[in-house]
Amino acid sequence: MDKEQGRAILKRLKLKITPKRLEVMSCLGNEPLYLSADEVWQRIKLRVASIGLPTVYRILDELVAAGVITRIFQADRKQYYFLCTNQGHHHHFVCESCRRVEDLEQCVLGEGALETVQRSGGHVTSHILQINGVCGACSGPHQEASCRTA
Amino acid sequence: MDKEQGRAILKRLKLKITPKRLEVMSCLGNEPLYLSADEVWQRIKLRVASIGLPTVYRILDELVAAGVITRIFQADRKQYYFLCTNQGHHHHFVCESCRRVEDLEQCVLGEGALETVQRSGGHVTSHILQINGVCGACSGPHQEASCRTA
DNA sequence: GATCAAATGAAAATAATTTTTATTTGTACC
DNA sequence: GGTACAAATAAAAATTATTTTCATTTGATC
Repeated sequence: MDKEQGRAILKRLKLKITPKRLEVMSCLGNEPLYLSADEVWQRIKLRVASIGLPTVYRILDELVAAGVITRIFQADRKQYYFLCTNQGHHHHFVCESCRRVEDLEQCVLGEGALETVQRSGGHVTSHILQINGVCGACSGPHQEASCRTA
Repeated sequence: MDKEQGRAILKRLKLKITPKRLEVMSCLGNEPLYLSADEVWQRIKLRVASIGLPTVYRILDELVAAGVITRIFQADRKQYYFLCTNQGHHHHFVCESCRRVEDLEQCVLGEGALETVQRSGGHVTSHILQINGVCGACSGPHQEASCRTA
């Protein structure tokens, strides 16, 4: 993700094109791992003169609301974020070892679930689907170099 | 869920059978809605002489780790909990309006996702799947009585 | 370039959650 | 039923993530 792509996204969302927003998008967009708000902040601080953590939170919230970035769910009760350029509806595989996020080609949500809900008169508005595991690189014989202990 | 069922669960988990643990299980087990740790605490305080919020958190953590209760994911960055007696692998439909949680009969996770991961040498350890929407009661013509504004 | 709403910084506040340590309580064993 | 000991809990304080507030700055539009 380069600045031009970031600009285009902000323009589409009718958000002002500011250096901070471009940096947050660039940071997440060039990172194959999911990051916390604090981690995004730490990385951006090195490149942008001055940016506050609340601004990072605000930008992340906007981008999540707009569907540009995705929340990653972890048991540690912190929020994590990931940006992927794949714009179609899809879900993610998340490596427990190295934090890498990979796209799953298709939405694996079957018909059964939706039918059950609809039969009882309700309707579905969204769903959360995240596959956790250990990626190929971390499972392999030489995993020492690429892994971190969570 | 009655006390006997709670006792059996704790015995199976090799946890001591204490009044607080039984109350937490009874509270969540007789509640068709998901609750926050604080909400569980508020309800239990009325029935148990003295219980601290940290104890509620500890018990909830134990029960989540043991797979007895499930976390419900919400955008408000708080943790919610739900206990269902259905012990098989399954997932939930969560009503955005009334907080009701309903079991989905089958796991709707298809083969596609797992194959993708396995092809690249990784393996899957767990998955998160939650369907959000509005339940039949809250969608119906007389929804006023049963709904709450989130 | 001027205008104005939107965006941001900085500091403080909030709220959820966790840690610590002393005390209490179940359980296993007698 | 009584005892010993590990496990569980209370209470208070600490920690940490996140949000709010308000004054200031900045980007978009004209």
